[in-house]
Amino acid sequence: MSAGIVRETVHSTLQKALKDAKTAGDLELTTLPALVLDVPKKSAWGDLATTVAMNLSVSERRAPMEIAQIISKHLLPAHSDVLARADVAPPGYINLTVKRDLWFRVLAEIETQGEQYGRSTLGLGKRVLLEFVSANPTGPLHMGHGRGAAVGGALANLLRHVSYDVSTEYYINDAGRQVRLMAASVTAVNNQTSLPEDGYQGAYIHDLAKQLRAFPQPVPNVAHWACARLLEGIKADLQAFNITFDRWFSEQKELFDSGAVDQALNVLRQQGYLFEQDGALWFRSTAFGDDKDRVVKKQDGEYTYLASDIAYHLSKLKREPQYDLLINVWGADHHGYIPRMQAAVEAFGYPKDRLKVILVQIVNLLRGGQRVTMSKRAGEMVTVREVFEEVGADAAKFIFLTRRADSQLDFDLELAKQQSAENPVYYVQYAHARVASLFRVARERGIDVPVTGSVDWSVLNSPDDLDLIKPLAEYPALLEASAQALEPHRLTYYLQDLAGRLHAYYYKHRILPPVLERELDSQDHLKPVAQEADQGRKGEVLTPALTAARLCLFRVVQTVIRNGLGILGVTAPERM
RNA sequence: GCGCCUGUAGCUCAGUGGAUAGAGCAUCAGCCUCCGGAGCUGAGGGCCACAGGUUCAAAUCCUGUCAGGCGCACCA
Repeated sequence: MSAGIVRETVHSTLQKALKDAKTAGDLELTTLPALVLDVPKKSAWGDLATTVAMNLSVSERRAPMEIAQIISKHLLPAHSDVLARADVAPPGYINLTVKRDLWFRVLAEIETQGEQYGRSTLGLGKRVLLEFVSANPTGPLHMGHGRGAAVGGALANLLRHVSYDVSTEYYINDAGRQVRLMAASVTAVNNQTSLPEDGYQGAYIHDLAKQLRAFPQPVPNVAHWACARLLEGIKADLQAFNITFDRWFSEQKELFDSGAVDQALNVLRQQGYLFEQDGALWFRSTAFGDDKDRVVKKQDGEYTYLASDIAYHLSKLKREPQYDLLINVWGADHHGYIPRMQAAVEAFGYPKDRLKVILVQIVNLLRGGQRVTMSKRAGEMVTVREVFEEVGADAAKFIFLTRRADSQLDFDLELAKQQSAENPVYYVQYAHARVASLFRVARERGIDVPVTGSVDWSVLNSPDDLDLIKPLAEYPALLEASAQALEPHRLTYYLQDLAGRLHAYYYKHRILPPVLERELDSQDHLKPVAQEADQGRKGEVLTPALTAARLCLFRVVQTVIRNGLGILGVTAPERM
């Protein structure tokens, strides 16, 4: 695990203090509690705080404040190289202030680890199968699919970043009624007959009809052919979105043609969870807490969607080596399916939490605050492709990730295109580009961006410096927490905050010495003005050492922004 | 009717049982001789839907009520 160097150091320091307190007989500590470190809400309360004294109060049968005093007594003297202060605050907090040098070690660590910074061993040895998008090949991807793609893609990156072994998969519903309906709709257009009931409409159906008419060879199976065309489009869209899948799983080929559906149902039958009634075949999902039993094979002999989904999940469960966790990203309107799918997982003998479902809520498309109306019935859907073309994949992804997945999202096309601070993606990308720009200017003037080893950090002695450094130290812990909660949106919030801190610092402090006279020195570099004349804002004197340290600080901030954007699947531009 | 989700600043939303609940937008008031103003600073704004309960401690957990969304097919 890596929760970052500061947290780990403080954690082990705290652990040792508790042990010392026990050895000294000051505390009983029959059980060692989990040591949780929180970042206090106010910086005046220190850098990290623990509530362990309050948690111990019952088992120690003492007042929390008293316990906090004891712990802090053992905390300070022996470990003065880590902590500057350990304050006790009512009703029993221990507020820890970290020595400045420890913060500076974070900067060196980021530089050393580069794009590896933030990795941890949290998920080491654990295999995860992440299924997402899985849109039916009956039409182009719409906004909801786009959001699912953004969430799934970011989640895959995030989990991999903390060492989970992640496989991504797209389930292609290329069998069954919907596909037949779509094909029938295409045929109806070509035959100029009326659409089937619940048939598909929209421009793409007419496009397909036209393509079909122009197809050089006769097409024996329109459904198969149309699915393939639509799947090509879906794949192209996802490629434009830079979302990749390790496996495309075909319902038709891998479940029906292979006989896997029958096999899966046979397993259920052997376990006694299958029964016949009213001429249909049922899965006894109520045995596992579902509201009602579910039909898997209809009176007409056709399998339901659930039957293939059961078979699909059995296939996922049985893969070798086994997955420790199956994650499905579903549209929120499918939430009613969770109990029956988990019932199937249990029926197959696995714990039901082997399957976790992330529900993605709908996206309301706006333009300049006005709702863009869509009618699914008439086939008037705004496709993800249209949105990418209008606002770009970066903006789309970032905005999709600005809310919790299960919270509805307003997506404003005008805002997404806007290149201002109101658009969160530009705000964050701009922070990255701004550092890149600063380095370009530095290079022009012959000022090197130094490596951390050669920097005198002690010049970074203002609270503003720590405001920028502290979130960098929190980054690994943030990734772990986001991964554990399966919530990539936390990272977007983090990045907005970090970018904001960079912008504020940049505005407040000068990094490079200003050039007052546009003179060139002997090496054709712009000549910096004399130091004495160089008064920055707030009367700050900018020394070369300060320039060096701040450049270095900015570079590691840039690294973290780039890493974070990378996990979200968003590019980190050098200029904008 | 039953189930799931959601009620947090004017709006959109963060907030893994811990301190005086935060951000962006909007509103108002400020900030460009100099590294990208695509930016920054400040102010106002809250019975965390409501009522009980658990706990040393609740926006967070439990129960109920109210409001909104979604689902309740031998559709997917």
